[in-house]
Amino acid sequence: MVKIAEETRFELQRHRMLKAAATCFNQKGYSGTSLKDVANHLGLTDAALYYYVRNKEELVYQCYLRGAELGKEAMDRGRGEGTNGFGQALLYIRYHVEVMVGERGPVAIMSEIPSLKKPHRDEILKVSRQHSIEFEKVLTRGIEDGSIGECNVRMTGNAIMGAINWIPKWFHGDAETAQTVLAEFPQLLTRCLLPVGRCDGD
Amino acid sequence: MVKIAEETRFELQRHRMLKAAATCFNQKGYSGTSLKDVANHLGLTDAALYYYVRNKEELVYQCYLRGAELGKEAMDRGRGEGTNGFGQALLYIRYHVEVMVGERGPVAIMSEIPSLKKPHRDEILKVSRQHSIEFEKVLTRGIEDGSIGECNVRMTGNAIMGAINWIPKWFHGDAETAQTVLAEFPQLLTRCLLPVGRCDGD
DNA sequence: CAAAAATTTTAATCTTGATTAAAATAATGC
DNA sequence: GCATTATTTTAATCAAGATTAAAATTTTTG
Repeated sequence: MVKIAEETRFELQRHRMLKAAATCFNQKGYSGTSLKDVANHLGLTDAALYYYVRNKEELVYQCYLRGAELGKEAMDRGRGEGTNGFGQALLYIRYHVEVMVGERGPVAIMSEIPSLKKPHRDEILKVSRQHSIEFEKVLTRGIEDGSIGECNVRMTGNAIMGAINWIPKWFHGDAETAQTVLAEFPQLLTRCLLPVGRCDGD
Repeated sequence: MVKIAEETRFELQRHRMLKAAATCFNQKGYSGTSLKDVANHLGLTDAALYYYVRNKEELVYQCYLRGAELGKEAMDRGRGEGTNGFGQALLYIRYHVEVMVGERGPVAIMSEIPSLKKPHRDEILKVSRQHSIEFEKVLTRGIEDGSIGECNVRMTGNAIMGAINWIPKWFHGDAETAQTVLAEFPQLLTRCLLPVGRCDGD
């Protein structure tokens, strides 16, 4: 008989665990992170984690799933609030960056997808691909409504998402930098979407 | 008595090993890659790798070092050949992307830097930071000579390098895509450097 | 071709951290 | 407060893959 209150407690603790795990994975790498490291962050014993997760593989999976959900949420908000393709892209990027550097993070870099077990791997890959597709739709819409310049949406999507997904590599949690990132990144990344004439450079 | 011919043979094999390792790490993740996997790529036995490398940690280190060297080479070429800041940035990006998708690659994503032993980790971090600094210098020069628009060079550098470093996440070696990447990425990424008026978006 | 050096394999061992089961503790419902 | 359920710990065990040493093979040299 699981009561609401207990479900909440469980979920709270599980959520703390996922954030701790993401922190560890980003800071110490996957192989450098033992379950004990994650548990220590929570003031627990490694064995306690098995109450929340079947094994380490599932911990990684849940971490990644959480990251994917946060990304999707940012995408949904951006698409919902933007009034044209460019606006949707800008807002999505803003919200996603907010997640990456804000209190809701950290989000674990998905470097170990290939070593997930097939069902988990398939699910993460599916949701990642879907995310890319959604973003490409936004870009396509922007091109059609004229708010975004002609471009290869696949490559543009890859580039922008790469820049976002890489953030945990160099951002280490100080609030000041977070402000800078939030102020600069969305504008920066959407500049390459502007419908200005091309320039062949030097 | 190590003769030139043997040094070459050793170096050739070692180099093949590093490429095989980078391939495995990118495809299967770090934890999903055993020394046996890498050895299999070379038609060797796992134990044979120990002739080239003290242990797995050093294999990762050498992989990363090689990636860093290729990046530096691209930077040097770009800086040497470009005639202004924008040109240097564009050429650097072109050369680096060329490495990422071309025959000289693959380059392993550096997801396990934190689990390297301190001396190795320090060296990789040092060379990575130096790389960032060099790129920021290029951007600064471009801003000064007017070829690049005002921007936060730190963030701009982070964004562009993130997009490049993320390439192995979605590029899986087919020649056709490689062509597309080469054709699109440099132009795409340098668009956000153009000295056009800002746009506050939607 | 014979000797020496270089490279690889075979066949163990070793290590580390994941995992498990049972016991202990804490929280909750009545 | 007691019984029940939820959560955590203690104390082992386990497994997988890294590592090693010695032997075998291949390559090079003279």
